[in-house]
Amino acid sequence: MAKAADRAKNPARSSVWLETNKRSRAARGGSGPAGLDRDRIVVTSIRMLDEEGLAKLSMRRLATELNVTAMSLYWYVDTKDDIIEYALDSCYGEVDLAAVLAADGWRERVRVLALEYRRMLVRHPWMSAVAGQYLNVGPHAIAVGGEIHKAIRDSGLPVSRTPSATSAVFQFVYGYGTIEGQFSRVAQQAGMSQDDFYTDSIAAFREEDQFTGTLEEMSEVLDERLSHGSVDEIWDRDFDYALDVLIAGIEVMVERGRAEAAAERGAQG
Amino acid sequence: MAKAADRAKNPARSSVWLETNKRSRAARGGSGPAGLDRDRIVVTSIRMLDEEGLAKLSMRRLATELNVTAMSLYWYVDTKDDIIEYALDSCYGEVDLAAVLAADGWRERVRVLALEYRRMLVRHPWMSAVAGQYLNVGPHAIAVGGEIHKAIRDSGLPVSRTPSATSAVFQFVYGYGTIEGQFSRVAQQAGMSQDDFYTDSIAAFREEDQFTGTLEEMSEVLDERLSHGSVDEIWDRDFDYALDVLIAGIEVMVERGRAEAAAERGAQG
DNA sequence: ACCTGAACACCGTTCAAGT
DNA sequence: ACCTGAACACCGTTCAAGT
Repeated sequence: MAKAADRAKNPARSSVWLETNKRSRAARGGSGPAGLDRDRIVVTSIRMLDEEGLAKLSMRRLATELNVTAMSLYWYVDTKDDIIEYALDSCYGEVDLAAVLAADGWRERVRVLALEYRRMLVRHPWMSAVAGQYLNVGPHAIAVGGEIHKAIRDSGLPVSRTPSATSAVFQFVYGYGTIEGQFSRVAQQAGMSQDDFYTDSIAAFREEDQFTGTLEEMSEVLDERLSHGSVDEIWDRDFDYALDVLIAGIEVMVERGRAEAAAERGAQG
Repeated sequence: MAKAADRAKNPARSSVWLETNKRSRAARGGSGPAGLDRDRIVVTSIRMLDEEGLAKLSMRRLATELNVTAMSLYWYVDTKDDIIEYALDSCYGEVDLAAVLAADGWRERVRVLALEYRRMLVRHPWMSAVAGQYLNVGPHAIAVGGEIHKAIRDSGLPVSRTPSATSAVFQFVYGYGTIEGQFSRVAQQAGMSQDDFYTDSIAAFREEDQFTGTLEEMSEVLDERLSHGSVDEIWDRDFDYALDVLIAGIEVMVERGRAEAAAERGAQG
C-alpha cells in the first residue's frame, strides 16, 4: 500500500501525514532485531543532512550509518521523500513555543517566533531548499503555523488580512534564514570564519570587472557594514530592523483598517 | 581546467560567472556540426525544467532532446550545475527593467519590481528551490539586484538600513512567489483548476481528525477567502496588501530616522 | 573543434527470499 | 515481523577515441 507510484497520482494529498498514504505497520514503538525504528532513522537523517547536506544523503549511506542495508529502511518508510518529510517536521519541533507563550503582547510574540524560526533554518540549512516541496502539515509544523497565525491575528488586523500579513512576516523570515544558513554553511565548507569569508567574497567580486558597473552603486553599503561590527552582529541587526519595518507596517494598517471601519459606521448611522 | 572537482574546493568563488572557473573555449558564438551551442542548451533546459521540474532534468534526457549524446554537453559546460546556473540567470533576464524605470517614485518602482519578480518565480517553479544554492551573480541577476537596491534607497532610508529593508521586501516576494508557483504547479499536475484544488485540499484537511485542534482556529479564515473571489484574485489581493504593509513600514522608519537625525543635530548645535 | 562509446561509481526502488 | 541479495532502470562524470 501507498507505494511511491500511488503517491505521485494524488499530489494534493501527498504527505506522510495524511491517512491516504499513512501505513499502519511500524509506525512507531519498539525497534526490531537490528535496533531500527523510525525515530532512529529520522534522527540520523537530520544529523547527516546537517553535516553533509541534502545532495549527499542517500538511502544506502543512511543505511550504512545505521548498520543495516538500504532495503531495511523501506520497512519503516515508503520512499526517501518520506524520510525528508519526517525530518522536516521534526525540525519544526525545535521551535520553542513555550518561549512564545511566555512573551508579552503580539509584537514580542512575533519577534520570538521569528527568531526561533530563523535559528532553526540556520541550524539546518538543507531545510529551506526542501520545505517548499512538501505540504508541511506534520504536527510540529501545524503547531508552529497556529502560533504564527494567532500572534498576527492579535495585532488587530481584520481576519481577512491576517494571512497576507502573516505571509509578509514569515516569508521574510524564511528567506532571511535561508541565505544566512547558506552563507554560514559555505563559509564553514571553505574553512573560514564568517568575517573572513565576507571580506574575501567582496574582494573576489571587486576583482571582476564585469561587476564594476552595478556593484559600484552598492559599494558604499558594503564598506559601511563591517565597520559596525562582525558579520554575526550584522545578521542580527538587519534582522531586527526588518522586523521593526514589518511591525510598524502592521501597526499602520491596523490603524487604517479601524479608520475605514469607523467611516463605514458613520456613513451607515 | 575548472573541473567539477576543482570547483568544490573554492566555494566562495564557485560560479560560472567568476573568472576562476570560466572556460575560454565555446563560451559563445557559432554552433558546431550538431547545431549545438550554449544558448540552445540553456533554452532547452529551461523549457524542460518548466514542463517536468528539477528532479526530471538529467544530462542524458537533455541531450536526447537536443539530438545529441550526454557527453557532448560537457564541451559547453563543466557540470550540470553550470547549466542550472545559466538557466537561473537567464530567467532573471525576464524581469522587465524598462517597466521599472518607467514607474513613478520609489513606491511604484518597488511594486513593479516585486510583481515582475513574483511572476518570474511562478513561471519557473523550479527556480526557488535552486536560487539559494548559487551565488546569483550572473549579469541579469546583478542588474535586477541593482534596481531593487536603488528603488529602496530612494525611499530615504539611511544607507546602513537599505540592505535590511531590501531584504524584508524581496525575501517576502521570493517566498510568496515560491509557494504560489508550487501551488499552481501541483494543481496543474493534479489536472485541476486552482479553485477546485483549493477547495479539495481544504476538504482533505478537514477529514483528518489530527487537524481539528489547530485548524479550527484558522477555519473561519479559510472559509472567508473563497467568498471574495477566485484563488487567482486572492493571490493578487494578498500580495498587494503585503506590499502595502511593507511600504507603510518603510515610510514609518524613514520618518523615525529623520526624527532621530534631527534630534542629534539639535543636541550638537 | 566538436562529438561519441564505453566505463566507473553511484542512485532509488522492487521483489523474492531468508530468519 | 523484520531484514537481506540480487536485479532494474536510472544517474553525473571521465577518458580515450573518433571525425
